[in-house]
Parts: sequence; structure tokens; C-alpha cells
Amino acid sequence: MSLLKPRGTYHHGNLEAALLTAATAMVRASGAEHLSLRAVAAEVGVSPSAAYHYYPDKDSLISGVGQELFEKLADLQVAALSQFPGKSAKAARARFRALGRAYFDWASNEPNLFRLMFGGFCSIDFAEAQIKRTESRAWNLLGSCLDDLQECGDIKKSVRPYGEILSWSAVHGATALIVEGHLPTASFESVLDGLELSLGIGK
Amino acid sequence: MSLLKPRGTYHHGNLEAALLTAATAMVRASGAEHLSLRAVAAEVGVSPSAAYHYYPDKDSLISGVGQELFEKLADLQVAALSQFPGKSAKAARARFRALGRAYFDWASNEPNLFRLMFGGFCSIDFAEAQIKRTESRAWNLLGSCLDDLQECGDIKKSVRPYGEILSWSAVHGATALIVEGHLPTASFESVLDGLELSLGIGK
DNA sequence: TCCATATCTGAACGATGTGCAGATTATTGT
DNA sequence: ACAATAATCTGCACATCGTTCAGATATGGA
Repeated sequence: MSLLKPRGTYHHGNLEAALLTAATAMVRASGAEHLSLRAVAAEVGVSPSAAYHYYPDKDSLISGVGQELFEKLADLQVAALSQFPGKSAKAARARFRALGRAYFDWASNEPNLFRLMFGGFCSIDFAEAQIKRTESRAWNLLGSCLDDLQECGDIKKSVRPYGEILSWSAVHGATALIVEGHLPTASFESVLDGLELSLGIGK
Repeated sequence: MSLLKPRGTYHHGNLEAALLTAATAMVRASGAEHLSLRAVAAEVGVSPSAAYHYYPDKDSLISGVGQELFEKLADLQVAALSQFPGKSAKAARARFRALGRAYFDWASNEPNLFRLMFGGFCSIDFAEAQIKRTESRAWNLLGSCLDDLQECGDIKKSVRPYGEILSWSAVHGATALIVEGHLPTASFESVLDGLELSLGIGK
């Protein structure tokens, strides 16, 4: 189903999804703060008011975009994990790094989408439940990755309880700071190195 | 010098500073995304166009606010450090935690200001140099705090080179995630605990 | 086929960021 | 002290934005 409504027709047929994808593309290109409802509607070939049948206001549309993005990011992390299968300590360690790198690479390649997700644009009321569910999926991915490391005796036992929160915070923090230009890009690898070293991963 | 221009006068006398403080107050109350140049001008008792004598556009005003905030945050961290003077390992450790907590407390109490600082609102062009200088001041505070710990033999030697980047990333990441509602408030203490444990601080 | 319902349009309103011509005040040089 | 120049500020205008609402158009079930 095409995004643009054919000329001369009255019903679009796929408006809700079309609005979402158009909005995502425009945020991707110019940032959530510059998104215009009217521009999204025009892009799809529809009058501005038409959007209000599917989203009560502009913020809801943005939250809808965010919801999709959280799922996409979780999928990316699953894909990253699947690149290093196996029970060996080496594989588990590679998975740990791949998880962090997938997060960072996504954010680096799509800074505007990353900002939309974590910059307070997603109204909690609208999308909270779904986003929370997706986030706990990602959280569990990290958890089982750390479990694997623990099983190989490849993580310091005393710090294991802090594994998720520390890794998550450090990776997200470094990513956010780099994306916003507060830290140089290269420092992300240092964060991964430092994390492994301090958690006792990889000897 | 008062913020509001007296009735009947033509020149304000302190417009640039008044605009900044009014803008800061309004961002604090309702978030940078809802700041209106016209509202700021009205608050100060001046026509909207008057602001353009001091800031080329609205984004520059916001960046100006951000610039002040970075300095304020650095000052807060200095104040936090001064609460625990002395060369003892205990004091050094307290300083480390105080530094992180000051960062987090500030963000928790002023989520809208925190978002303005780190949410991509500050145009780099306008305020980059000044902000960078302020940030390196804060960075050095953390650095000398870690040096103190090292001097007491109270930090694992191998992880010392990663001390700044790891602590900074973890504290900022946890703070950002909590402020945006992605993690519960209580998890910040876990991050500090986990950081100390994994860095080998405090035995 | 006809009617209820879903979907979309068009025009309108108030608010916003911003530019520009000109009014008002401050400052400077003599 | 006074005139000329510069600094500040106002008023108005314009395009754009989010949003509302009455009504037009299409769809699907009876």
C-alpha cells in the first residue's frame, strides 16, 4: 500500500500507518523538534485535519513513532546477539560488546531518532506500557548475556548484581553524551573496555 | 535591577540579562519545548522584537540559558566536593559519591533544565566553546577526586585510566534514564554502589 | 438500494517566530 | 550646551503552525 494517496481519490486506505512512516522519515531527517503535522499530512497527500482521526494531537503521533523505534532498537540488539552464538566465554564476551555497540551504532547513525526516544518527546501517557514492555525485553537480553558470562566464571561474582544497571547506564550515558557532542566518538570504546575491566569480564 | 521594565519608560536597562533569567524561569516551569519568545518578552515588559537585539533567534536565547546552567552545575559540584575535605580515604570516597549525587539531585529537582542542557536544545555553534570549558572544569573535578582515591590506594590501579569516562557515563546515563522515566529513582544508588564496587573503591 | 458509519476536506482561529520601518532615548564630539 | 550619531525599543506585517468543526464523500451492512 503506497504512502501517498492517489490523486482524485478521497479515502487513503492506510492513513494511520502512512502517517507513522512519513513522520518517522521526517524526524529522522530533521529532528522531532521540527516536525510539522501539516508537513506530514502533505507528504501523505491528505489534509491536516485527517490526522486527527488517528492521533488526538501531534504529541501522540510522535509518541507513536517512539513506540516503533523502541521495538526496532530491541530487534537490533537481538540481531547483534545472534552474531555470536555459542556457550564459550569468548562468545559470551563478544555478545556483551555487541549489545553495547549495537546501541551506540544505532544512536550514532540515527541521532534524531535516538533523541526522539530518550529526549522526553514520547508522552508517557500514550505509549508507556508498550515501551516499558519493549525495554524489559532488551533488559532481559542484557541479563541473560551476563548470566552466560557468569556461567563461564567470566565475571566478578560480587559485581554481578550490578551488571545490568551499570552496563545499561554506562552505555546509554556514553551514547547520549557522544551523540550530543559532549564527548568524542572514540570514547565509546573506552567505556566498553572500562566496563569489561571493572566488571572482571574476560579475565 | 528589576526584571520588568517600568511602565512609561522606553529603555529597559538590563534587557539581555532579564531575558535570560525570565527564559530560565519559564523553561524551568514548563520545559524548553514550550518556551515562547513572545511570552519571555511579555514577562519582561518588552515587545517581542526587542529580544532580537541581543539574540539572533530563539535558539540562541535557549543556548544562552544552557550556558548558564552548565556553569551552575559545575558550581554545584564544587560545593558538593567542599563538604568532605581532607586527605583520608574516607573523605575521598565521600567526595566521589557526593559528586555523582550532586549531578543526580540537580537533574531530579530540575528535570526541565537538565533536559535543556542535554537534550539537544543548546545549539553547538552558539555556546560550544564556553560549555566545553565549563565541562572540562567538571571533568577535572572528577579527575582529581579519583587521583585522591588512587593516592590512598583506594581504587584498583588497572581501572584508574577509565575512572573518569566510566563514572561520567554511568552517572549521566542513570540520571538521564531516571529523569525520563525509564528507570526507577532508587536505581541511582545502585549505580553508585556498583561503580564503587567495580572500580575497587572503598576496599 | 438506502442508511449509518467511517473517513476526509475546507475554512477558520489564535498563537508563534521573525523581519523591517520608524520612533524614542542614550552617548559622543565639539 | 547642543547637535549628530548610535543604541534600543515599538508596531505592524507575514508566513506557518496546531487544532477545531461543520460538512462533503466514500464504504459496508440491512
